[in-house]
Amino acid sequence: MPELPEVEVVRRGLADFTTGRTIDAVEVLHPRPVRRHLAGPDDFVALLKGQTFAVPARRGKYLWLPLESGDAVLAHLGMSGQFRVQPVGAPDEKHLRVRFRFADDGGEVRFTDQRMFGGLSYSEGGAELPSEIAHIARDPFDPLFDETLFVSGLRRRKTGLKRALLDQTLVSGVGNIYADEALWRAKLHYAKATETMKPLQAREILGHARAVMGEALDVGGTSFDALYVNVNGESGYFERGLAVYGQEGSPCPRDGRPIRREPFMNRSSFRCPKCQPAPRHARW
DNA sequence: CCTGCCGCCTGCGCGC
DNA sequence: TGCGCGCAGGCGGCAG
Repeated sequence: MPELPEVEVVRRGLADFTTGRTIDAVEVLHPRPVRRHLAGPDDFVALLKGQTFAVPARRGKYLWLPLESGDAVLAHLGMSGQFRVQPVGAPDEKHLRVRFRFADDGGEVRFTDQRMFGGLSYSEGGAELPSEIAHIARDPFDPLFDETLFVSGLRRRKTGLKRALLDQTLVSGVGNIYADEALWRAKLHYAKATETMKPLQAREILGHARAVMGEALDVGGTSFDALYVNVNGESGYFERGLAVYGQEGSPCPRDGRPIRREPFMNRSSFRCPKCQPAPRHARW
């Protein structure tokens, strides 16, 4: 469940099921998702036994489950990670990687991940903010997000606008979908050279990114398939709100021209050829 | 310092 | 049917 709205949906779901609960046992079914815990899966398991969760937190696409001890479980969903809440005894999911059982008689929390780009780690002293993600910028929903810092940082770069939007050290939470949607709303091309961005333009694209992610969050995020669902396995409804992402050949909602898909950073970018024309100063 | 490329994984749909 | 290919909401590490 990759971008900010989808991760926030997961955070809220987890808040209902983990806050105040004490871990009885953790089971690691595949070592890869805990690879960032250098002491190994057994140590990860041992550290967590008996600990109690506080309210889950998030920055950009990272989320963490603070523990009352002051440490935290840091999580990233990668491309295909999910947290799911299940009754004890429910059949294991095919891609179940880590299971959390609790000391009460409630259900368990499961981390599943098909591709295993995501994972969990134990962050010592990370309850407030895990040091592992100190390099991640605040996201646009953070009350302490610094717009001036974003504007100056963006204009100082020598790269293309979409690359900059995807750079989690400049602004976090934006991924391929919401970058394309924000660019469309701003009528800007993904290759526009960042150093040619006017301060007002920079504020505008940020505003669009914040707005589109907010609208997506309001309807539970974007779910193209079963890989992107909330902790109860339910899909979000923002797919119908997408103007360009995944809409190759469909008419631009503004001017009716067919949306184009173009290769970009080993993935795809979607744009309207009319209202998002190639810029004079381009950086790819 | 900065920017950009590659590798990490599994599975699905497509064309041959 | 089978096989290879391209593609998928991400990021860290490293080369230049």
